[in-house]
Amino acid sequence: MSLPHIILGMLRNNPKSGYDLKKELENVIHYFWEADISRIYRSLNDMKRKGWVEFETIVQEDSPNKKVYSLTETGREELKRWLAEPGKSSGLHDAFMAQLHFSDAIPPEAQLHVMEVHLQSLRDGILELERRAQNLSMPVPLPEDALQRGLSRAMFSLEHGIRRYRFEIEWTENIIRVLKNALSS
Amino acid sequence: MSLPHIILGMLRNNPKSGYDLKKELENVIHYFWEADISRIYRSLNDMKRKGWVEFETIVQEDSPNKKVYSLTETGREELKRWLAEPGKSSGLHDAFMAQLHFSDAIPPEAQLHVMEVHLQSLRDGILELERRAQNLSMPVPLPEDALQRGLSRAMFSLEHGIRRYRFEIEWTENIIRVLKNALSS
DNA sequence: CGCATATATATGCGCACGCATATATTGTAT
DNA sequence: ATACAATATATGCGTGCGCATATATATGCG
Repeated sequence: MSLPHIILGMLRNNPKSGYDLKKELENVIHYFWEADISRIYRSLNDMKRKGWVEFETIVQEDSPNKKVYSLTETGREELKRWLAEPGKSSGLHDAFMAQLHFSDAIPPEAQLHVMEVHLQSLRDGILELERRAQNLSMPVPLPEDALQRGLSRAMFSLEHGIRRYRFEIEWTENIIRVLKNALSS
Repeated sequence: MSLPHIILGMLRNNPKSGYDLKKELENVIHYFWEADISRIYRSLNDMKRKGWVEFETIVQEDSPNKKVYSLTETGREELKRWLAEPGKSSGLHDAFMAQLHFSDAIPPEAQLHVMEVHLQSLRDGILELERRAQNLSMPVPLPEDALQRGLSRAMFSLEHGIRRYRFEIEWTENIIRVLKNALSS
């Protein structure tokens, strides 16, 4: 499970070029999966070799030619196999928590600075997601009958992103308060 | 930033053997940083080469000899440099969110199964952290004067782990309700 | 004696990745 | 005319990592 499976997912409904995938990765997918752009083209080649995708070269006049990839039957089966497979959480690596855990090795003021920069980046992050939710007219939190109202399951990940940010922001604000509390006493 | 920095953190207060580090990684650190055990010994060698740590071979009678590692001045400075450096979030890879995002490619029943297994693993996860918090007599949530009461900043990461699990459990329970809602209508 | 477990350290192997950079075409702005 | 941005694809390089496995000592159990 890695980028190739994410790409299978992005190709599930319609064929796309590597450049289309790049934009979707930057605009949508990166809420839950970060990846280097250059890996897309390498992954597509690997997937071609495995028989998961095939491509058609499209000649364009207004921009350079492109390869438009689509799923093969094998690719679609691999996608379904992966999606239906429970568990397999990917390795947790939370650098901010690591810094906090060992922070008794630096002065509280230095740690406070790290936390405040972190908080600001959380606030920047949530803004982007909220803007996107607004564009999609997506209510947060989602109502219980979200699916009956025609909202897609793909929106759940965005909703999760926003609520996750809210949690992290509240938690970080609280810890900053606790640290400041100790500094001023 | 990777395992070597985590190891610097673990060695910040007292010298430890690779085996000690392995146990601490399994029992404590893995709440926010997962890593393969075999990497510890390789990392220690790398760190030795960089001059971040040095070791003393301890001859034991009741068990095999061991190498006890401690920070050099260079190592301690690198630790402080890393701890005081804001930002640099490590790549987000949320496999469950990815599965959810693309789940329109499988029947809702199959996705429901994935979610229920995920929920169970969240419930198992939080139990372990709560047991540990209880052993440390650590209140969750932490009171505003936690630091004055002698609780260490290292406990913040554990508290975060528990509250994060609570958030994820509530969120997942809610999404399962939304999916079931749509299935039965 | 034979076997399992805990302590302790280490290597082979291949994969996936990120960063930097190359290359080419077409459209747009100055 | 010239520079810049967008479109489009690709490679070199090094690193970090996970999985499986090797090796050795000491203790405990039946």
